[in-house]
Amino acid sequence: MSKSNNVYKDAYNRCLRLLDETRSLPSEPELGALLGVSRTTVRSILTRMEETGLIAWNKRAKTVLRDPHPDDFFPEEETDTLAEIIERSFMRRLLAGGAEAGMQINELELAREIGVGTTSVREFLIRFSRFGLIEKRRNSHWVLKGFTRAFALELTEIREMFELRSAAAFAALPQDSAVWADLDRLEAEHRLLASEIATRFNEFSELDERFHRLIHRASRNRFIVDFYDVIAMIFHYHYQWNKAQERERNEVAVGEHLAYIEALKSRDLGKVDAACRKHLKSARQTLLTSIPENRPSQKP
Amino acid sequence: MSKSNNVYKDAYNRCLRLLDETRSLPSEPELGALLGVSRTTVRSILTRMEETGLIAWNKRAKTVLRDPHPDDFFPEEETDTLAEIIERSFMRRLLAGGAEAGMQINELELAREIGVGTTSVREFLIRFSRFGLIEKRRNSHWVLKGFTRAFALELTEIREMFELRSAAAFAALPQDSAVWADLDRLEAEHRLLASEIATRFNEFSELDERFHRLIHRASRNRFIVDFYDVIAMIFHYHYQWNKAQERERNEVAVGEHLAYIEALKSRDLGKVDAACRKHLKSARQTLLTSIPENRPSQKP
DNA sequence: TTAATGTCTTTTATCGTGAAAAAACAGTTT
DNA sequence: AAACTGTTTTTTCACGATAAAAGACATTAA
Repeated sequence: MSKSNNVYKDAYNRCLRLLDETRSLPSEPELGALLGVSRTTVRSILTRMEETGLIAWNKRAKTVLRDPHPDDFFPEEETDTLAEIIERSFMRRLLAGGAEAGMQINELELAREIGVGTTSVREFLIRFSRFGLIEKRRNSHWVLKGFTRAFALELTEIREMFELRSAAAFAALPQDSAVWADLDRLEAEHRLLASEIATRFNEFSELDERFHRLIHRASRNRFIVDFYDVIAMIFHYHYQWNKAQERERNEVAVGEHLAYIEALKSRDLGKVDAACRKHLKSARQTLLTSIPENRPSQKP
Repeated sequence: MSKSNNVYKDAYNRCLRLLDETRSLPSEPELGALLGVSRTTVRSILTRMEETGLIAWNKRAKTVLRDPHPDDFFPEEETDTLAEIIERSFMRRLLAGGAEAGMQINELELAREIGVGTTSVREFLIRFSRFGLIEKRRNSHWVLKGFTRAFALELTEIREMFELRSAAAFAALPQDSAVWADLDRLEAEHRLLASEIATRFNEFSELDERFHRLIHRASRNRFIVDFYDVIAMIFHYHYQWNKAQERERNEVAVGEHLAYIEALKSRDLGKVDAACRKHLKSARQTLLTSIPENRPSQKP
């Protein structure tokens, strides 16, 4: 088995959902654009839909014959990218097992354990290395630097530097910029979430990311924008393992976001700075308290 | 041919240079540490040195029999890493040919042109992507973002943010820190270079990098330290293609460095800030003037 | 008994290969 | 002619295989 057809399967599933809404499908190029795949994949999808009696397909005519049944869908786990699979496995090991700083990472072992080729693992590790958690020894193994207090502090130091600058840039954006509408929309979502926080508190992390990415984009600096990938990755996994007081924490954060949004809308740089600082401080605090005390530690 | 033995060849050449200085070689582990390779490679080296009559080797005794001859050395080009070869080829194309922003990069074509496997090219591109000059389209080609004015501005914006902070951290380091000795040594090298600038101006770029890396290291932040790789890479190639007024530019820069060093040694934060700003401003200017005017440009 | 050498095993680096997916080309339909 | 469908070519992605290099183990010398 050399390459999984997850692109096809995922697009197929998404296409099934389209069937509910319409009586006939659009042209092949249009469908491709809609699903974000090539025509080749679109045609594979249509072929199967015809075979399973979901549609009648003759050239331009693609008529929906019946509603999709639950078992028309490919299983969720078959739609994941190899990269996603590797990342999940790797992070699980990193967070669960005794991932001591200084530990060495073995490509071959990792590949065998996950059941994939070494090339994919290598490529993953190279991509992952930009997060600053691992480091390569030339012609030899990778070294785990560990998710330590030091890491969290270094990460948040940069985050604060970048976000303060981005927030200031944001507030200075002209009134007719499209971001203000985006901000209004995000504000509404925040208010809604705040009012239903008791039941929907776990939806905060996704909103959080969208909000901060919007702000960072105002910097118009690719390095700042890209750096948010590091933060997002860390917080993504952080949310998964640190469930203590999740509701309370998120409730506070939503409040801080709303104050932050208010400050941005006031376009008063002093207020923006203060609101941003306040929120970042509590975000850092949350992250830090979730990290166990300093392990034996490693040499610099 | 699946893997070149450049590690062996490079270590062999370096080992030849050791023969000049001594009458007998140290133990295998010691040699390995000295050359930065494993014992396996050390033994290959020793084996060949015995075969070519350079040494007599019997267990612990490794006596030098004759001085190495120029053609005992492996050719320079055989000692390069594949990654270096690919990077050079890639950068040559990028700087020489019409590398318009938006252009797409073809892994297969690149691999064929350089004469290497696709895997190596892929890995190179993934590593290279952190420089912000290329971007991947999922399941498809890479896109060249171009070495534009915008890129240079974004890069220098971060550089200035990071270096100002690092410089302040540097100045705040305790008197007994080892960095002050490093700084003194660099100062001496600068003074020497300044006095012989007419003939040695092209040695500045290497000194420049060592100086700025020393400062960045004071931040004790891996993201700041790592970011210097981006700057170093850009300046490395920049020095190669922009030879206009090289002597003058470098002379000015050496002067700025000396003022900067003076400021650091004074430990007066105001002076440090001023000297750092001044130097970074002229560095940015140099970089910017070397970039041709805005090409047609791309959408954000 | 410590530190080296000799030998064997494991891992990394790189290629060629083949299926999945994209992209290009050619022919049709409206 | 513009936009679509049918077909072919090219490229990306991922694997297994193999030489180079590292590392582990066993043995021997000091």
